[in-house]
Amino acid sequence: MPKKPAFERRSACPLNASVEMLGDRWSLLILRDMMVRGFSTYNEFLSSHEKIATNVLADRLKRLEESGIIASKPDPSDGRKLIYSLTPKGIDLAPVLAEMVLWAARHEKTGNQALIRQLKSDKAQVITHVRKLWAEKHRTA
Amino acid sequence: MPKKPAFERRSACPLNASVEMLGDRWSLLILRDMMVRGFSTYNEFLSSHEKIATNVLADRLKRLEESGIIASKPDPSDGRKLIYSLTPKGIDLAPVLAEMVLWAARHEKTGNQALIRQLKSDKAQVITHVRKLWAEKHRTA
DNA sequence: TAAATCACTTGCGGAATGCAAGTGAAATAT
DNA sequence: ATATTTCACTTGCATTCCGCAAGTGATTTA
Repeated sequence: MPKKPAFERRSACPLNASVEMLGDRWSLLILRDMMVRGFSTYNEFLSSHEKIATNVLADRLKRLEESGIIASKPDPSDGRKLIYSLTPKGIDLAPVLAEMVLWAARHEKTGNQALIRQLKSDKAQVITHVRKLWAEKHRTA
Repeated sequence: MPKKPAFERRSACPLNASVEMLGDRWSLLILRDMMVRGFSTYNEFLSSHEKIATNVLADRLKRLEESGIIASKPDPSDGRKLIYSLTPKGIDLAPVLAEMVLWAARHEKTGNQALIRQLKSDKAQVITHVRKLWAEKHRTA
């Protein structure tokens, strides 16, 4: 018998797939912290300015991992810690994040003007930078 | 006295602003229906394959309008109908939607291969097309 | 050996969601 | 003119999700 999928999407639309994986108030912020701030542990994510609740953070990390967007492995130098990292699928979200940042910067009053200036002047280069950064992390990790 | 803002963002981060306006399971799908399917009324949105609940749809339309992403006006030829349209701010979300569609298409099994092929071959042109379509709608509306 | 730190889990009240049914105004059919 | 249908919503209710505070067990540091 053919194996049934573990869950059903509401539709086959690719945008719906994205929304089901990322459409909530926290997932993209966690990915932002990984991409632009280089965060990789539970406590680092907790320290972010938006103050995610501990149970919600645990849940989002689990979901992102189940979606194949991030991966986790124990820290070899500290058995209590887990190191979360972006998978290639997660790194591939850089253009989505970049466009969302640029859109908000265009239409809302926001901070982080440094990043915005960088994105405006060369979006492609910023994205390449994220890719390189995480390629290195994977090698040394 | 300086007027207090009607609500507070969790942070000044531009990505957080985007997530607060669009980070839920329905808002982006409504915008997709407007952009790629040309939908403009409550019943059209209801007819979408993902089956949004009526109260949630009413709430999301209200929020999107409050955020300045869409606008509404009564249909001159039918007093019961409201016609929803994308504002320039809303049209400006086309690159965000495009990147989300491309990401999902790259990493998930999805439908709507026609749109994906179009986006892959010329993303900029598809976005220009959306702009032109809605510029016309605004003129004739 | 005791205290801190790590990544969580649990319990609880309130908010958001999904579903079914209802509402009132305007349009259409008879 | 009246009845029915269509339109954009509201309302009520059960379930799920969320934020917050507190606790847990494993590991590490003092």
